[in-house]
Amino acid sequence: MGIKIKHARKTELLMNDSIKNLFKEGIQVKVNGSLWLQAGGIHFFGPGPVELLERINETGSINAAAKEMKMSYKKAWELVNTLNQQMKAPVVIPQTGGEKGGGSTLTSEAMQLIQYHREMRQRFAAFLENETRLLNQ
Amino acid sequence: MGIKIKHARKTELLMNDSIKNLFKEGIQVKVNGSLWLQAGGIHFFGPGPVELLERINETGSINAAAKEMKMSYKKAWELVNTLNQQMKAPVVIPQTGGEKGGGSTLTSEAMQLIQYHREMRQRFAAFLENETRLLNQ
DNA sequence: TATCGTTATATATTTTAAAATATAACGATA
DNA sequence: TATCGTTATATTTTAAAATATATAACGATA
Repeated sequence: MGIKIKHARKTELLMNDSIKNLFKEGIQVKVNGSLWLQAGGIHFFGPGPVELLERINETGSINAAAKEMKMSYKKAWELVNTLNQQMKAPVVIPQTGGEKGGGSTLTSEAMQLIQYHREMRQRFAAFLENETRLLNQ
Repeated sequence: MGIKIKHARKTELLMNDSIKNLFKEGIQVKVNGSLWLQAGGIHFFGPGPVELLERINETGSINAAAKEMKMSYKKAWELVNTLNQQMKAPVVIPQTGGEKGGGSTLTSEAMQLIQYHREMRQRFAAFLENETRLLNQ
């Protein structure tokens, strides 16, 4: 068969104008993104779990933390459970029954994780701001 | 009512051991993430659309590009359409009918976008590698 | 020992997203 | 003018994810 190359002809990059000019005027374009830790291909510590841990620490309860985030208890518990299994030692210590029916507290390891994630998030925020600046310059 | 503070007692960060030691031994933890451009809260240029554009440029067809990515034509067309509407000028020029039934070609603006995204991805990859290094040090 | 709200778990339901299917219009070419 | 594969679009079907509901176990406290 004959070779038709009309549509195979590729467009190539020639000039290098400002990227900003490609977008419609008036709309503000920014670079955004998401970060997470993964082990063996599995995400296990993104923005959701971090916030959940922070709220568990504040409320003393998985249930209360989930409600604050409008997350189902089931999902919250699964996040906690997955996280506990990935770490050398549990980061959330649950107590079923007892005063107020029970509750959950964080270990110091959880606090270290949270703190580390905060610092990482700050560096990422700086990266994103720089990229947005580059985009709009 | 009386104030019960047992569960409200918050765990606080005391020492600052290596984060690496928090994870089970043997599992390799790395920092990963995703980047995209957004305008007015709408993601409109992430990894998916970029790859789609690259493949449209190579195949000359939205349909063929979608098949290569195992993406439905509908989704591919919607990505292209959204992208075209966000830009000052269309980045994909479709032709319905004609030789081989039609096809699509990229504008030079599309090529600039692709090139920009490649460079941004490289910077992001470096950022992620550095974060992974910090995590494991 | 009865009460309480929480943890832990299973199951059912709803919602959402994705994929599959169908069909018309299109225009260069033979 | 008939053919072709693509674009463009609507509709249906399927799959996945999220949510809702239900229930038992738990243990400090009154």
